[in-house]
Amino acid sequence: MQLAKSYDPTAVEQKWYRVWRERGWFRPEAVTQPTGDPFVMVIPPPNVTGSLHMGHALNNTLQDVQARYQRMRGRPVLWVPGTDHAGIATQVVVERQVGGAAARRAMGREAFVERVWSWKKESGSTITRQLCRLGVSCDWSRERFTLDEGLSRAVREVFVSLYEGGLIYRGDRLINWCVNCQTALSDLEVEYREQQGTLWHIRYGPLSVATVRPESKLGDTALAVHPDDERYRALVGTSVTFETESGPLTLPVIADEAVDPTFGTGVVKVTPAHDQADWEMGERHGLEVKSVIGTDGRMTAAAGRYAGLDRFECRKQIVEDLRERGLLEREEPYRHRVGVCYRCGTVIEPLVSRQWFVRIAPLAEPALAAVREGRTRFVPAHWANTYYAWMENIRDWCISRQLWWGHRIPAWTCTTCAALVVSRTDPTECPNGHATLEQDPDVLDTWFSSGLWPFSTLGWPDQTDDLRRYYPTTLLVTGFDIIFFWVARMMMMGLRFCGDVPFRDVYIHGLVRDPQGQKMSKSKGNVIDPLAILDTCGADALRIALTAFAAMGRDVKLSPQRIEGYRNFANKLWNATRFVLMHLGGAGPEAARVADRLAGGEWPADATLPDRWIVSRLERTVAAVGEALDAYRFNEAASALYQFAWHELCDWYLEVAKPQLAGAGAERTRGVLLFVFERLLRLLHPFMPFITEELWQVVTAEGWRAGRAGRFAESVMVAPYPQQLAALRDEAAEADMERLIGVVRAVRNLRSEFNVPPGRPVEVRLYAAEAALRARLTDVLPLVATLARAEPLALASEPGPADRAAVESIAGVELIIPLAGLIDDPGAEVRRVEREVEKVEKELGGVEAKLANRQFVERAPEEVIAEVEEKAALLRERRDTLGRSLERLRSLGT
RNA sequence: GGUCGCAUAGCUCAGCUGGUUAGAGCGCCUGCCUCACAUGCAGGAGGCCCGUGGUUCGAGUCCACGUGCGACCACCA
Repeated sequence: MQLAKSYDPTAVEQKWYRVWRERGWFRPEAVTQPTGDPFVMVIPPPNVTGSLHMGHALNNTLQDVQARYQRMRGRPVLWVPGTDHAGIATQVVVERQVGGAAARRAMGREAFVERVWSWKKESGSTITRQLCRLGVSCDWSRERFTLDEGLSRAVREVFVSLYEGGLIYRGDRLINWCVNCQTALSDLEVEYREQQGTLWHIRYGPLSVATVRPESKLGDTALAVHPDDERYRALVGTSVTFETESGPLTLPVIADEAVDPTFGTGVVKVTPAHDQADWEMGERHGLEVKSVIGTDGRMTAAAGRYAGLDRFECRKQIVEDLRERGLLEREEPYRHRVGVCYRCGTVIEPLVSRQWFVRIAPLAEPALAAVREGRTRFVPAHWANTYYAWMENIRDWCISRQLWWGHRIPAWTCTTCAALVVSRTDPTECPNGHATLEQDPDVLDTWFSSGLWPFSTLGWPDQTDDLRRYYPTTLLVTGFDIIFFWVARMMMMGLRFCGDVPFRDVYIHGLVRDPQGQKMSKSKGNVIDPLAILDTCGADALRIALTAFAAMGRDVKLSPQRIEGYRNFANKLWNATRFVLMHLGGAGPEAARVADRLAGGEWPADATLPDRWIVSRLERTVAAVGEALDAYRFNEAASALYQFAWHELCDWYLEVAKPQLAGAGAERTRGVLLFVFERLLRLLHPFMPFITEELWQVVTAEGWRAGRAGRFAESVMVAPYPQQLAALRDEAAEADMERLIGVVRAVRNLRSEFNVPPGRPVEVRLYAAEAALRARLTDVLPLVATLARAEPLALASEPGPADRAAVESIAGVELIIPLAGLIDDPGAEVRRVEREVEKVEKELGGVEAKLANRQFVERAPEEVIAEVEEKAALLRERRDTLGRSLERLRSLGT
């Protein structure tokens, strides 16, 4: 079988994704003999009309790594995919298509919603198709959409149930209003931006008040001071009358803890209708609520002669009027934070409006307890603190939105008798028998339905098999930016309606940023489009790049260059496998037998040192990867694999294999290669599913040409994940190979330093004092010749008198290269070695001081002392060797 | 104002429970088209591990304080 010279992802990716999906392997039912509990995740549903960005790519890659890993370990894996209707985001997009808000209103509700649905049908599969390109192994047969019939039923059940339980209420309260989007927003949907403003000091009769929003003074219904503020104590409880821009006004003076006596004058004007803090003060003191700004952002009739003015126009006008009347005492530039709409950036107007709210405290309490008791675990753990802090101070959740796209609120008002009906099914008449019901025009906050996602997708409120089998889910993978929006709400809803937490583990990953750590944004122009990367580098490269950078608790800083490194890795794997396949041509059944024996934990009798080394290193990697994945240390797993595959397998073993394949051990070497590659491809599969599948198919087919059937699964994705074969660990082989590598490196190093032409062999002599070591290494000496293009004569017990010019000493092996013919500039070399001697002596000084330390010798564990002693010995040996080299070099120079 | 995170090579970062010579990728320099791979191979330069103090036989790793970044939360008008 011939492979192309370099890896071309496109064809491979399409082919295998289709096969996996058609065989039904993404479904948990595909595992017929489970070896563990089900492993369940729900996807954080992307916006249905969205397009894949790097955040999605990271999030879904990490989930898929776990899904594929757990599946290969024999667990039934259910990963539920789906999309979110994303109320406001989607409505805005479609509204733009039809020509703006006015055009939308002209269309009417029904026609517009119809239009959104057709847009959803048209483009709703874009994001899921893009996810497929990443290779995600979701169970598409269970795909859900938050506006599906089933999920809508869940939403309605939850709403009505909470209403009946007194946890949902309707009320006139101060909410965050976006003048542009024309809807109420929850506290979470308000972002705060630092802004340069002005602080105006305005005269209120005997008092002076500072404000950044003079227009709101039209809605003032009190003045407030701190109860302990001596300056104003006499005024508390009285009323003050004073001149304003629009004539005389009388306001009560109240005392409230919320006032900071050290800020400004210590007097606050209280505008309950347009400020959160003032609203709360108003509640405490029973103040009048006077709304002066309307939902259109213009001043209401209550604003008197300012009525009809835009809020910011009004601000200017009032300031001018105050100045004219001498009521403006002072104005100073002032930096402060302004609340803006998270969607459109328009300054939020707090105003009083009739909205629906969820009473949150009774829901938050069990959700807090569940995390405190460890029933749900945050990874990394410190995110639990963020969660606590928010949940402990959470305010009631405003859930109604003045939009058309979303779950309609299941509440009806009778136009005849004003009765309110909240119902699971659409009612036809009110309790008083009037058939004049009108449904509340508002829809629910998008996050209301997302909060039900872990169980609504499993069929709730019906007690389905899926719900019984797969709830609570095992793992949720998401970004910290939606801990409040989403994770917290799922916790509350899951506990309330299913009696258990929605997930056991929550893995919180970082944000994808550019190389400078900036958030990726279109306006900054630093966005890396995952789709472009998929085209140029392939899904596997993107996946393992993201995985390798996903260190726990860190943001992922990504650049195209860094992904290229992993594209190269994919190509490296491709070519390494190509090399193996080229040598399988002449393989007989013996190679497969060797591989099978190794798979059973048995060494072939004639295994060489490098054979034992690479297998032992592989098993070490198997253990490391498994441990890392179990602990969600994705980057460690990816790095271990990268390091092993490239810098051990390709750099060293494949080079060693070349001579072995040409000699008597060819069949055994083929067997080792088969074993190692087949196993490595399985190990890598969760990270790089496509290329591993393609290569694994070829390797198993070629390697086990006879009798592959039954020996392997149909596909690497349903093959078992490697478990460490402890019998194949060989510490001694690892240590000896280290020596060999050290010797080869030393020779190469010297060749390079002395500019020895590549074609010219170097004469090398090796000495090892220890007899056993000599015996072990003698067999592999020819390798030194091949790998370093050296001519080793033998491995002697000690250098002869003429050879006292050793230049390297590696763990008991001394390396001598006669320098006479190699050195052009002995002076420079002398200086280099002198520097080296200096370094070694400095280090030796430190180690010897340590050994002279009584406390260390008495208290440190024996192994540690032994290690240090061994190190001292090595350093001494090296110092002596270098000394001899120096002597010799100096004699050359003269 | 509160809480949390981060500070290690030119850049971006690993370094888990303290214990051999602090690692990787990219970038840079040198030499190689060596029969799997130039998306490659070999070699090299480059680090008071932010500062101060403490715990310890031993600190990049633990503790305290400081400095500098970053994030989140909060009703300072």
